[in-house]
Amino acid sequence: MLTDQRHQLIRDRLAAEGSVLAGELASRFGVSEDTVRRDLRELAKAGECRRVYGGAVASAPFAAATISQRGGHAIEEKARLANAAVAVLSAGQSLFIDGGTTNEAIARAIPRDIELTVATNSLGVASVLSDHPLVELIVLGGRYVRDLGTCVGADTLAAVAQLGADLFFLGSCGLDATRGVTAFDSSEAEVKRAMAGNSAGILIAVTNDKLATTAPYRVAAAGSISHLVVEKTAPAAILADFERQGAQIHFA
Amino acid sequence: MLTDQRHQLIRDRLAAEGSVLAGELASRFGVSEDTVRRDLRELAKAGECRRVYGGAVASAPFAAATISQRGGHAIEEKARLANAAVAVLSAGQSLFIDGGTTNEAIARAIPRDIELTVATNSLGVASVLSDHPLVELIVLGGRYVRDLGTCVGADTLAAVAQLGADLFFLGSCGLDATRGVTAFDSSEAEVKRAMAGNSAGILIAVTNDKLATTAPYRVAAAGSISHLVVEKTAPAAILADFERQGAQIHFA
DNA sequence: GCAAAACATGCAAGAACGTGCAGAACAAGA
DNA sequence: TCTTGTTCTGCACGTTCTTGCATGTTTTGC
Repeated sequence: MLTDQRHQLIRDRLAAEGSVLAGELASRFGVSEDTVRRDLRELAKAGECRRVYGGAVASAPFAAATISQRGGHAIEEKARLANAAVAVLSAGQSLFIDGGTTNEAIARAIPRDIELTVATNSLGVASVLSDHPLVELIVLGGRYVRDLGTCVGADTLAAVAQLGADLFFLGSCGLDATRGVTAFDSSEAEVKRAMAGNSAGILIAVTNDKLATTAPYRVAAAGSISHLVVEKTAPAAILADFERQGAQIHFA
Repeated sequence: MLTDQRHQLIRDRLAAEGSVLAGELASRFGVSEDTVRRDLRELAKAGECRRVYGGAVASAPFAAATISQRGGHAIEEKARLANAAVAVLSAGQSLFIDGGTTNEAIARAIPRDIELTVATNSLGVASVLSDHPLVELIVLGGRYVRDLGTCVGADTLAAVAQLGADLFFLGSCGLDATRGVTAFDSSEAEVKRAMAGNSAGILIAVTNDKLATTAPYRVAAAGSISHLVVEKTAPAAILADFERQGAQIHFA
């Protein structure tokens, strides 16, 4: 049996059942467990599964499933948020848009007949806007981080530094009325800070589960948020805190 | 038995079973394993299968089938070119890849188990490589040009200037043995020139209709091409001109 | 805390591989 | 018919890859 065939069979089994056992595969293929372990190690290195004690579990499909479930459930809500968010746009504005699924939804919600200048470090947002005929698109390059779907690093910061925007669509992070906007990744936070610093206003669109959460890295003070787009069911008390600090609240 | 007959039988077997074993084919055809290995090597070079230890597995047809639904008729030929082009890659190399549908096909043909560093100004190439787990992806940002599908301009040039690559996959342009590589757009040519200047080698993959054509803006001399990937039916006279100037010819 | 299972690593044998070379088969031309 | 050149093929050689085993380490279950 070819090594490649073993790999493919393992892939199939992972896709079908979500997990495999090293010992079982060894007896099924008629090879030693060491060989199976080597196979699993290679597949794991290629990102096609995650190695666990005793075997391996599917990574990409499983992750995709959870994302699509999460996205699938909230996707309608995110589309509503996105429509409310793009309502604040006016023709001729320039925007920063960074990463996150909410921002991709916003990019999709941007009408095709509005003239805008958009700078983004998100491949997803760039792809969506790449065929909007009236959008002048500026891609903020740099080191691409798979988990974030965005570019970060010195090159990205340098590109941001040369630009200014009327509005910054700040995506997917922690949001708290006292700690302000926070992010989970240091490099990501750097870029967001740079964008925030070069923008006249900041817009954040969040689902309820993001309200009143925090992450390690500070991005911007709560007082610098100019537009906050939330679900209709968002807790009024929390919104009042943001409103008191100058944010304009928009209900989706 | 004729060589061509063997090739056809191997093709049939690949199509029917998805994989073949070198030893088994040798005894079936009554030839030495060396001869079978030679056959498989040629078929792999032509993109009709993928060589693995112990034999070969079918490669292109399935992927090409889904792609060709979306694209035109040249898609299949481009996939063959792409498979031949990625054959020159070795692990650990760093690449520049610019725009064009051929380069997107090449990006798709890059195997998922090879470690590479890739810098590209093409949104399409970046999207394809964004989920290759072992590819370190650097996005070369700048002003996005819809017609080209790439970023160009001062920002892009500055980003290219900070990088170097072992190989530059130069896409979609005019190609002539005396005028060298030429492009249709001034800004595009600038970026290509910068990439060419910072690369140790240049690879160009072209369909026959691009051979012996020219465009207004010069990109690189014919002598700077290190690898030229062409269709099997490419005119030998033209290829000889390039070969005389140092290019290594690869047939898809 | 202990034993068993699972694991990673190094190693050696064997299989598969690529390359260079020489002979055989074949076609083209004198 | 003979010569010449080309292509195909098999063999020899050194190299690379895979695999199973031995060894020592880590994890798990009790």
